[in-house]
Amino acid sequence: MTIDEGQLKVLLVKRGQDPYKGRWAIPGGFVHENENFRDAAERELVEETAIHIAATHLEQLHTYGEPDRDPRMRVVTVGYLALVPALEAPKAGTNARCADLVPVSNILGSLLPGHLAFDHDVILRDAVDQARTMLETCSVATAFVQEPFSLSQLRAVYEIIWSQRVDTGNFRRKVLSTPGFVVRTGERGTPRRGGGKPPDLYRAGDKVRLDPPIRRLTSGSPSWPGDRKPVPQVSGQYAAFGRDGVSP
Amino acid sequence: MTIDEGQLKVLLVKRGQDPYKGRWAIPGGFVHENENFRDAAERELVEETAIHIAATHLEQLHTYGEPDRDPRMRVVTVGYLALVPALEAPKAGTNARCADLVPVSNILGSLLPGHLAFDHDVILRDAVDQARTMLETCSVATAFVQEPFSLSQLRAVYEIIWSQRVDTGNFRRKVLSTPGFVVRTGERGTPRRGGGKPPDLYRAGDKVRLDPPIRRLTSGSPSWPGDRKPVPQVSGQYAAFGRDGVSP
DNA sequence: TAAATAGTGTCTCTGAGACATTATATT
DNA sequence: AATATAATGTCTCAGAGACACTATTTA
Repeated sequence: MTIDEGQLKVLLVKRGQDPYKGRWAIPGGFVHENENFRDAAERELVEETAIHIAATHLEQLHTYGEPDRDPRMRVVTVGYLALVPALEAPKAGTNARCADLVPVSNILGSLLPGHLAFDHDVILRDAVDQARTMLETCSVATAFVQEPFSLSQLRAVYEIIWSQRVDTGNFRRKVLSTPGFVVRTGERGTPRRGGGKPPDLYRAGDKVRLDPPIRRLTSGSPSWPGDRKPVPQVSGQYAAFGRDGVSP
Repeated sequence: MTIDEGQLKVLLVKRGQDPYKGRWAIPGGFVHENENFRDAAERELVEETAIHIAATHLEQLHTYGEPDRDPRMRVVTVGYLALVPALEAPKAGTNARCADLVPVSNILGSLLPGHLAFDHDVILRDAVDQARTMLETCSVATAFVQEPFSLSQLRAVYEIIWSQRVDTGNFRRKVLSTPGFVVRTGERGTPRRGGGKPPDLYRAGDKVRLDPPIRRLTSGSPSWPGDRKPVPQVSGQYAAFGRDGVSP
């Protein structure tokens, strides 16, 4: 997942073979012998996107094992979620299959299931839920922005992923009063066109537990339909090519 | 996991075969063809303990797949955590292998790893962490007590799993002010010997999110070494026999 | 200058922490 | 009566929500 053009997006691949030929799917592949899951996830991510792994938050989420989830044979998927900052010009992958960043709202927004191949709708929904919860209790939001970043950029991560407005002052107070969340660089950024005070810049601190958590409105529906302005500094079209995911 | 004799205990089986012959292990087995993970976990639980599944909270935790975790071959374990109330006299299993409830502190208390077979120390530690966190943010504590229960019993669940004192009044206020956490039956329990006011009794409500969460002292070490008095009503020796876990 | 954005301050209110107090039982 | 436990009340304080205000840039 990444934040691009003010939206939460997922990297998906378009399947080139049956089953689900032509449908979007979460990239993945088979774990090698003598390879652990995390290494496998990193390897697949590199193959698909050539993303620089060092700056990536990668985490195991959930394992999917319904017997009929792949019509060909029984396949078990261990789902991993990677949080990556929006990159300007990621290198293309080595393979011929089409991969692209797709807005999450395009897929989960419609209530009809079956947009993605296999049970990947469910997986994606779980991943988004997980990301939302993680922002509440831990300082992972920094994984979505490139360093150095302003607090407005960091706040935008919360607003986009939660689909909720977050108060400037309160957010600032919380972040800065949490030891280790961010580290001030001393630099100041350049204001956006249209004007504005140049923001203080920060780097990510340690991965820290937020206690008490940052609360979001628990209301089921987003309080804030679609009047989002684009997010500062977080922009740039993103497309990559990688090989088709072989397995669900 | 269950709470028994005022302690958090795990059901473990003693391995009858190499590798790790004679060591305690988390019960488990292979998933059948055309069986999903949850059903497999329930089946294994029944085989080991004959526990009545209906009252059981069962949840997938994490998946372990290091290539060398089983010396015989590569085996992937999808870990499930079951929270069950202490039962008075569970039926014995069908198999000859020894199974028993072991206090978690006996295993994780000592800092030396390698008490359990395979990487089960790690799995157990993850499970306990997960249980601790779940109590903070959701109303699962009710899964540990038999209905109807008093608020003191419910509070004891928190105290035992967190190894921390929890204030009577504040706990009460929080639980009762959370809609759906517990439902009052109208009955009153009998006081314990030694005297006391008969407590109001409750049943578990819906599984509800605690927002804001119940906070525990985030300090790493338990604030409260070992001066625990036994827990009210939650008692009764527990032993069961089941077949040896075939796989890690 | 107006507009836009970043940073700061302040008032209030919720809810948790830390008690004290009352109620109802056993011994 | 002494003791034990359950239930209730109360004072205080940390921290979030809401919002106003100041600072510094571009157009």
